[in-house]
Amino acid sequence: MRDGLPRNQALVLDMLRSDQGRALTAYELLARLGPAGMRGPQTIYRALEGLLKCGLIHRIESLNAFTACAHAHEGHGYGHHTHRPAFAVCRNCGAVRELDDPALAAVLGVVADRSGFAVQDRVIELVGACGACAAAPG
Amino acid sequence: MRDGLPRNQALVLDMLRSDQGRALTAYELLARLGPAGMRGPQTIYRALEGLLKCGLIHRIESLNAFTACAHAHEGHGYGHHTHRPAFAVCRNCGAVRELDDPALAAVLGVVADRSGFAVQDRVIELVGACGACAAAPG
DNA sequence: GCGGATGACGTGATGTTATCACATAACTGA
DNA sequence: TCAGTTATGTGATAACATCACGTCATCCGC
Repeated sequence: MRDGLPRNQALVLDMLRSDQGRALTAYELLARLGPAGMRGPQTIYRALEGLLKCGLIHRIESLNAFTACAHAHEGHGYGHHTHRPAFAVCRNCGAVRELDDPALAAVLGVVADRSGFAVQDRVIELVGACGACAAAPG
Repeated sequence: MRDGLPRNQALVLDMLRSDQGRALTAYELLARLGPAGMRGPQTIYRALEGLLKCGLIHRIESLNAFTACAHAHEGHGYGHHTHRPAFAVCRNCGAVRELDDPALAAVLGVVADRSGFAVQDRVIELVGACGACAAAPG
């Protein structure tokens, strides 16, 4: 069990890492990991839940898809400090990039405080065209 | 046709406004507006699409639900300046509040520029407990 | 007024995303 | 060994969203 993770979590994590910089839906994962023995959505969703909980992957709400955390290194495993970065998502090519900006984090903290909400989770996604796709003809 | 909107858009908008400060899913709208003659999901989704396009409602990605824009006043109608504010979403009671913060908007602009992405849409949601729910026992 | 273009709507089928419910197996520690 | 917990298998179902095709009304140029 790689990284000390349960088998299914390891399978899903490896698949997502092999698509670094992209996001896969649960059913795309299911299709790709069917041959490895994952037979139903439940199996995938359970693995995803575990990986989300320990911060090894992130959910992209605007795509209903999942991407490997760009900062989770080998050996962090359980107990890894979970961050919730912002993402830039390209509508054209599907590229997903983490945006870690201290100023953004700071402002979000202030906004959250002022809002009177006890913030438990953040969804910060910038959706558009990545540099390459914006420059491309068409 | 209230506000010069097509009938179905007007029905959906009125329903969402009657739940100001909350969000409703497409199927909740369908259930409530069935008696008014809206029979299928398509009918609802078409109305939602039109309302989103002219900025009279917003989609809350983390809920797969929709909420009336807090700033769209009577008479704005088509051509209304569409903003995409941030939202605070209470997991407990379902409250949805728009957060319009100039500093946040400014930082997002900078982050977007630096990212090299041509940003077409933003999803900014703070999910947690509203003041009342955070204070409540249990 | 005819005819085409457009926009709104009705409706059944289908596609996609996510969860429930219940059974079985595997690991862990007294 | 046995109980408690965690992980998994699997079929059914729920929730969210779109496709495809047809109809009807309005508008506009001729």
